[in-house]
Amino acid sequence: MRTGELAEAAGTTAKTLRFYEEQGLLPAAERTASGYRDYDPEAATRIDFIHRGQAAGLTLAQIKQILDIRDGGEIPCGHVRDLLDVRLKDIERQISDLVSLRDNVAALRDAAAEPEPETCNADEVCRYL
Amino acid sequence: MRTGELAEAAGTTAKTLRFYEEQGLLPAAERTASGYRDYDPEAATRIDFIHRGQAAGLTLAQIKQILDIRDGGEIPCGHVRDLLDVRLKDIERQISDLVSLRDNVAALRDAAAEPEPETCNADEVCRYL
DNA sequence: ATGGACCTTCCAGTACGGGGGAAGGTCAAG
DNA sequence: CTTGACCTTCCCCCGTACTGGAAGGTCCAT
Repeated sequence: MRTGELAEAAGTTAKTLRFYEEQGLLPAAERTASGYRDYDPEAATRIDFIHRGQAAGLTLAQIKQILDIRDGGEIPCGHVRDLLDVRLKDIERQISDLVSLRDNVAALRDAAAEPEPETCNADEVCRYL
Repeated sequence: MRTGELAEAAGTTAKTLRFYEEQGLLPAAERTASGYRDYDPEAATRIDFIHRGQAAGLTLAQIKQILDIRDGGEIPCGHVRDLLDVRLKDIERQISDLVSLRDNVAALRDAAAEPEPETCNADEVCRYL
């Protein structure tokens, strides 16, 4: 199947498929005599996997690591577990950072909710921030 | 004062100050006869304001909006409140997205904690993701 | 007068995951 | 035979907030 067909089947764009190939996430497809890429329809499952990885917040580089292990004939379970572990800790750090930020921003917004502009001086630009 | 001095006083770099000027966050400084920027030491409070805005998660573009209002002679309280309001909703959305993501990733990692590689088929790359 | 620390401008690159659009080739239908 | 939809490669662009470095000018102390 051609690039556009596979893209539609896998819920992405032809442009993105060429990008994935360039990045080593997809193997170089067969070519027709005229130079068109000719994909095995099975490639769609690989793209699905990429999408699942992205949904888990993995970067394309991390997804490629898993794919490379699998392509090397090994089973990537251990590496997947490690990546998920690291990703989980990272997400938790992001959450706690955002919760602190939310509290700070909420306090600022509450202070700014009933502004007293006359108490502001131009020097500090805005005393509510 | 010169760029480097102001940068040190305000806890940033000379390079960043030039960048801020280029982006319209700092007014173009006076120049000495030889072309060096010659800042009013008061500029440091403006940089402090930029830092406070960043600490609240505002983008430089948003901070510039506030600065522009203040520079136009108006009092930016209302706009600041609106920006903080939008920012707060955005942070809350990010937090809830991340919490969902954390739950998903945690479930995946738990499933991958005791892998059964033999139940994997190469087609789906990794059944734990 | 010379060295080093500072300043200037301009161009380029970082990470991330693509998107836009040009210039040209190909395929199938009418 | 032409039209329109698709494909190819190519290179540049998006946003975000800077950072690095080259080439050259300046300031101050020795």
